Amino acid sequence: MDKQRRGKKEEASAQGRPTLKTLAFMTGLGVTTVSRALKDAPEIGAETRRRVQLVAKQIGYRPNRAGVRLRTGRTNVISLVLNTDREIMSFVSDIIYGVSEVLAETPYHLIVTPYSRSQDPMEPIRYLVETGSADGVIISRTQPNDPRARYMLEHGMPFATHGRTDMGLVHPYHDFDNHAFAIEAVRRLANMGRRKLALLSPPPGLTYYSHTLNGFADALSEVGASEIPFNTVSIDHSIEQIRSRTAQLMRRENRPDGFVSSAAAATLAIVAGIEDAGLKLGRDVDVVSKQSSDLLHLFRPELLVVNENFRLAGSELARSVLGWIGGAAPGSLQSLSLPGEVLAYRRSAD
Amino acid sequence: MDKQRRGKKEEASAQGRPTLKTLAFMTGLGVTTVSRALKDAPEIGAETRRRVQLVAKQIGYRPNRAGVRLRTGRTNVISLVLNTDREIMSFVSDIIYGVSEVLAETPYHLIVTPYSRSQDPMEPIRYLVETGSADGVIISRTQPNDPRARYMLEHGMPFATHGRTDMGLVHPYHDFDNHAFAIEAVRRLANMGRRKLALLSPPPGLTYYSHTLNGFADALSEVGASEIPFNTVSIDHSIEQIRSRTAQLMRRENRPDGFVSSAAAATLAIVAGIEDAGLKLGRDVDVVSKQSSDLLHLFRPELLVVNENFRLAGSELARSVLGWIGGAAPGSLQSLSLPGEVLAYRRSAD
DNA sequence: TAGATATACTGAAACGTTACAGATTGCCAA
DNA sequence: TTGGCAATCTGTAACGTTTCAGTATATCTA
Repeated sequence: MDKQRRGKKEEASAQGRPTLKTLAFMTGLGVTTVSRALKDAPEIGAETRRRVQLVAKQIGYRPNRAGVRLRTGRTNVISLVLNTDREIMSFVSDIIYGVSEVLAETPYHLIVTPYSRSQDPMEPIRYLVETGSADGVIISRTQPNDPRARYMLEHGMPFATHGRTDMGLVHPYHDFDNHAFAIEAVRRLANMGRRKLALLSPPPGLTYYSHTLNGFADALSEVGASEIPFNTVSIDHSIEQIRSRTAQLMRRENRPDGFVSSAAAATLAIVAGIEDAGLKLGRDVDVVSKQSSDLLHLFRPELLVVNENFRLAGSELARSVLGWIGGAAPGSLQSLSLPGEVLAYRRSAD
Repeated sequence: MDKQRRGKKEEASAQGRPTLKTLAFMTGLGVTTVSRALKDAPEIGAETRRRVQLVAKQIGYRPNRAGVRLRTGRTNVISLVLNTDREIMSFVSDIIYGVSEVLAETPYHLIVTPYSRSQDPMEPIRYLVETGSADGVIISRTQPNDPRARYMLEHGMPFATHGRTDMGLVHPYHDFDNHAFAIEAVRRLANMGRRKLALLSPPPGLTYYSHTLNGFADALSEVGASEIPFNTVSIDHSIEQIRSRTAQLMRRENRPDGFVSSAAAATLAIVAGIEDAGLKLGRDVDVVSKQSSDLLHLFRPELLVVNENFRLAGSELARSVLGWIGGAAPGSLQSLSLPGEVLAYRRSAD
């Protein structure tokens, strides 16, 4: 089933897709020259360079990814590693969009590498590193001592984490300032006269758990409020669990008059639980919640919200990995975004 | 910068990653034999086959994707083509998860190919086909006369559509039965005594727009209810627009006492609009809404919901493309999922 | 003038895989 | 004994790219 019967060497005619050989034939040059001309190598004459590039553009030449990859080992792929069961939904799509936006202007493709509850989180990472399936990796659900980050660092795989680590190792990251978020949230509640505050935290184990807790604690003492412990659930628990635990808490003698919630979906459950206990949002209790899409105010206008921009996170993460791949110092590719305004800041030097 | 100085032919020692050559060296066979043995070719002796496969497993041999792709043209990639601005969020992540789940057990990777408002929807499709970047494609926002489907059909690129077309061409698809959804919704409203119904429809132009409209109309005459036109907005409009249009509608003399909403986020806006007009959900008006994650009942317990399972859609779509790639008849890879239960049915023959 | 040096270009080899077209061996029929 | 044939196995080439080690020509230096 040979497409065309054709002479071995001297033809590069009307096949499917133009290759370097096609270009070489058309320009009368060698493939090497064409290859170098296309990447603006200095040892190619200026006119030749322009000529080759013109022809290439005209016939719509696009380098064959498999060829490049086989020869150079570069895949032109960024892999986004996602937990299939745990990750919140809006989160995922926004990150993907953010990453896509940045990659769209580059030769990079985005591939999504999933892993599920049943698997070791290291497994997809090992796969990517061992098979060299990507030039760069983005991970989330970052832990203070993250084996994935350590592994990739050891094996020279460029990556960026969504969230910081705390292992004394330097690598690119993007993080939302959850310490600042918790402070802001507590202050707002204090301003409304709330004094007994509960926190629905991120899952323990992830780095931003302690960021959030620290911010919460710092602000409590700043404003002179006290904490009503609410640490039997986290935002990783099911809606039903959060709802019933909240109701249970609100029926107690010493109940909170303010909540700080680290996720929008969980906030729905908190409010439901509050109302289950016969209390009223805005009168008996106030709730400050993080949200990533602007919908909570429709749910209950009394809700106080702080916005976290995941699309921005995706873009920043993509830029970070690309930067590292491009040779920038990993320490210069760290960014933090502040609650409230979407503004990203702090690109420290290193 | 040569990694190791080593003799040309006769060594395949401790480099990075095992290749066929490594296996050939270890087994004492030729690369051809090894290659064929690994894919259970009949002309390889049974024992040799077992031996090769054992060694391959032992040293963790994984075929080099670039090599395979360059040689065969097979990419082992399925591309999910997504609109970056329009697609609803939960939608996207669920579909991705559904697709991932199926691909995880295959050698296929999922790559996300985005396109945005500013671009021609055909552009990513043309890119994929021209560069042969994928073995199969999944598209959504399907139109009755869909140029993307037509193009891929003409160019022999296997694909599956989320939603049906209506061009007299046969191809794999998965669809939610929106006709049945609309009927079910109207019946429920009718059962509650609602007689003047408004529909917040999908965007005109997409195939399921008319499915929904037809179901709505059919059910109206079945139950003897009448329609209050509400076609100045669709679920693609902004939350604010839907909200204000709803409020406006509800302040009119001849206002609806029931709504059918094709999307959960839009339902939030409808309810807000209803309440803006000083009316009460469950008393003055009822709303039936599609939802893909089980959150609406927290928003307002009075809401009536119909579940659409996007994760299932993703899985079905993935299975369909893989089936087509595997040589199955495209007409046998069509499925429809019914509202209410997540059950998928109808795999017609062709 | 001879030699050196810079400029512009080139062929061959290699990345890992598979397809094609043999090669080698043993066995059986004539 | 010979030829044929089936059963196994093998080398070579090719996919498209980049890198290495050149070659050929023109230009400069002494």
